[in-house]
Amino acid sequence: MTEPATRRREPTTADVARRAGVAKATAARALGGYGSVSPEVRERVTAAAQALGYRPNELARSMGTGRSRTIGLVVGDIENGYFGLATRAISEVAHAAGYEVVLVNTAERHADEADAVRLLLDKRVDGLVVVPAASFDAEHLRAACATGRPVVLLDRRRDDVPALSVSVDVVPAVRELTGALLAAGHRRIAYLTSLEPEFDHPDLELVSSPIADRLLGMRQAFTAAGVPLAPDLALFGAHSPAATAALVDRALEGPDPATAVVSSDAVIALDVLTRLRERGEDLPGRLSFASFDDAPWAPLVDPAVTAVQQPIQQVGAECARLLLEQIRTPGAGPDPGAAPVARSFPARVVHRASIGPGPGARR
Amino acid sequence: MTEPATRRREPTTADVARRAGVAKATAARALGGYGSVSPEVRERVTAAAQALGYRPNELARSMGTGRSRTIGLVVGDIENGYFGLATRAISEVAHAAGYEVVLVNTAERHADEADAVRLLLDKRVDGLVVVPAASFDAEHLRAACATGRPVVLLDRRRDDVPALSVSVDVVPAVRELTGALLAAGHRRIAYLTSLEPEFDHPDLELVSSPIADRLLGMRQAFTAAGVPLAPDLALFGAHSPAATAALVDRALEGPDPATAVVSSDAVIALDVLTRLRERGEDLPGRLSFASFDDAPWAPLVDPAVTAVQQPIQQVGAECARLLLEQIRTPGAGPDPGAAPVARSFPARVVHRASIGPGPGARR
DNA sequence: ATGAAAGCGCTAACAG
DNA sequence: CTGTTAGCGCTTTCAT
Repeated sequence: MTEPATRRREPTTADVARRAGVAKATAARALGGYGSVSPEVRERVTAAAQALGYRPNELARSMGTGRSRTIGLVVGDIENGYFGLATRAISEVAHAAGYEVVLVNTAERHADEADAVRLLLDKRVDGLVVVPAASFDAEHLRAACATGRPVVLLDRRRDDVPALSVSVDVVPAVRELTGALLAAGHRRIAYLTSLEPEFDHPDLELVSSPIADRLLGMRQAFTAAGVPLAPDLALFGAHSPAATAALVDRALEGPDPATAVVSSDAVIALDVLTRLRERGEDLPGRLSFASFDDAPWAPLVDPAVTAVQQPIQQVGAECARLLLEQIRTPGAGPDPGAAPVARSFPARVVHRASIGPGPGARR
Repeated sequence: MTEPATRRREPTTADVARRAGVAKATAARALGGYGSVSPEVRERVTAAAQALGYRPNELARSMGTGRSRTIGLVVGDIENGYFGLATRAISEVAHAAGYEVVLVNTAERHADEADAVRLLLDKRVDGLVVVPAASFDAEHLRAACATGRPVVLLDRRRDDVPALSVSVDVVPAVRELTGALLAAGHRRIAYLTSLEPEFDHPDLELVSSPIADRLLGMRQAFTAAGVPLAPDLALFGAHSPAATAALVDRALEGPDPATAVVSSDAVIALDVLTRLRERGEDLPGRLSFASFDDAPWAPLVDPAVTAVQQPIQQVGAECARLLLEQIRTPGAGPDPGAAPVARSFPARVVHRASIGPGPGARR
C-alpha cells in the first residue's frame, strides 16, 4: 500500500518467496490459490506479499496455463446504442464468470474486422464474439474457428462459417409490421439500410442475414396480401445523414412516390425523421414511418415511432453464455465441418402513432 | 491457411525455425521484425511461417518486452451514448497508434471500479483511462499511479489523484443556460442528477467534479442576477425511471414548485420528459426544460430540447493522445506528489424550443 | 548476420 | 505439504 515510489521493478513471486523464507513454488501456490499450503505458510506468504505490494502478473499466468480469462468482442459500431446494449450484456455475463472483455471497434470495415480478429487471437483470447460486417469474404472467421478457440457470431448469421450464432428473429415481426402498413392502405413502402449498394445482390443472405431477413419478411407480407412488391424501394447506402436525406428524397419524389418509410435501425431513423421534418412532411397524415430498433426516444418524438423491438441484451447475454460454455468444455462447439448452429430471439412490433392511413385505405 | 485441422499445439517460432533450417532466434528476428536478418533468410522464414500457419503469441511477446500495446478503459456505463462516443474516440486513437483497448464496465459501482483497475494493471496494460465513479475513496487510482504506468482521468477530475485529467468545462455554459432561464423569468429551477443523495455534501467537488461544476455555474448565475438560489431544488438520486419520476413529482408539487427543470444527462432527460408527458405538463408554456448532453434525438422531440452540448469525442481523443504520449515517453506524466494536471474543452449551449417564459417574466 | 543461451513471471509435474 | 526442476513462446544479450 504505502510503498516507496522509488521501486522500479515490480515485485514477483520470487521476491515474496525470499521475504517469506519459502520456495518460489510455495509462494506461487499460496498466491495463486492452487495446490496446497499450510495455513501458517500461507499466512507468512500473504503478509510478505502485502508488505511488498505484490500483484500477480496475469500475462505470465496466462502464458503458463494457456488461458487468459479474456474474451474478444469485435463490433462494427459501439456508439450505436443497439450494440452498446449488447456490449453491456456481454460484459456483464463475462465479468460475472471472471472473464474480461477486449473490445475492438471496426467501423464496419471488413479489413479492420479481419485485423481485429487476428490480433485478438494473437493475444490469446479464450474466445471471440464477432458482429460480422457485411462482406463476401469470411476467411478470417473460418481461420478463427480453425484455431479451435470458440467463436460466436452476434446478431448476424453466416452460413459459411462453422460457428454458433445468436441473433434476433425479425421475420414474423417484419411480416406483422408490413402487414399493418398494407392493411392501412400503403402500397409503396420504402426501406432504408446503411448497407452499401454493392450488397444489393441476390446473395444478400450470405452477407447480411438481418437485412435479408427484413426484406424476406416484407416480401412475405406483400405476397400474403396479394400485392406486388416494388423492388425499387429497397434503398441501400444510408450511411450518413446526407446520404440518408438523399435516399429519403429519392423515395418521396418521382412519379410513384413511397407513402411509407421504414428505417433499418435507430441511427437511420433519426436521420430520416430529420429529413422528413425539413421537408415538412405530414406524419402520420400523408406519410407513415416505422423503424427497426426501438430506441428509448422512439415514444417521445412526434409522432411516436412504431418500431420493431429487438431483444439485443438477451442476444448479447446468450452469446456470452454460449461462448463461456464452449470455453469451459472444449469440443462443445460445432464441428469444423458441421452446419453452423443458430439460436435466435423473437422481435416484436411496438405500435405507436407514426403509421397512418395510406392512399389505398377504405374511407 | 489450409491447415490440417488436426493440429493441437499452435506452431511457434521454434517450429518455424526448424522448418526454415535456422536458429530459433533468427526466426524470431525475422518474424518479430527486429534485429537484422539477410533478405534470403527472411524469405525462407516467412515462407515456413506461412506454410505452418504461424501466428505470433502476443502474450509471450509482451512478457519479454514488458509492454502489451494494450490500454485499459474503465467506464461506468457504456450503454450511455455519452460514454459510447468517448469509447469510440479512444478506440480510434489507440487503434491508429497500434494499441488495443480493454473495456471494463463498472455500472458506476465503486467496488467494481477498484477491481477493474487492479485487474487491468495485473494484466499489464500499458496505461489506463478511467472515468472515476463518485466516491470518497480514490485509493485504487493512487495505487494505479504508483505503479508508474500512466493513468488519465476522463470527464471527471480528482484533486486527490496525481493523474492527468481531461474533461468538459461546463461552467460558462451552465452560467449561460441558467442565465437564460433567469432572464425568462424563472426563479425555481430544479436540477436532477443520478448521483446518490449521500453525495449531496459540501465536499461534492472532491467526489464528482461534473456535478459540482454544474451546481457552481448555476450558483454563479443566480448570484449575478441577484436572485437567491433555492438549494432544495438540487435533486439527487435519479438513477432509474421510477426514481426520476418521483423526483420530478417532488419538484413540481408542494407550495413553491419548480417552473423549470434541468437534467444532468440525456438518460435522465428521457425519463424526465416521459414523466412530464404523463403528467400532462405544458412545455414550454407553463414549464421549461433543458438538459446536459445534447443527444441526437434532442432536436426531434416536442418541444425540441435546449441542451448543453459537450465535446465528449474531443475529450476522449485527447485522453487517448495524452495517455499514449506518456506511454511512449516515460516520466512525461505528473510527478507522484505533484498537483494533478487538468485539460478541458468548453461546452456550449444549444438553444431550442424547450425554454419558455417563467412566472417572473415581464409581460 | 546468425547462433547459443539466459531470462520474463508464472504454472505444473515430480520428488521427497 | 513443500522444494526442485522444467517449461510456456518470445526477446535479448553476447559471442561468433
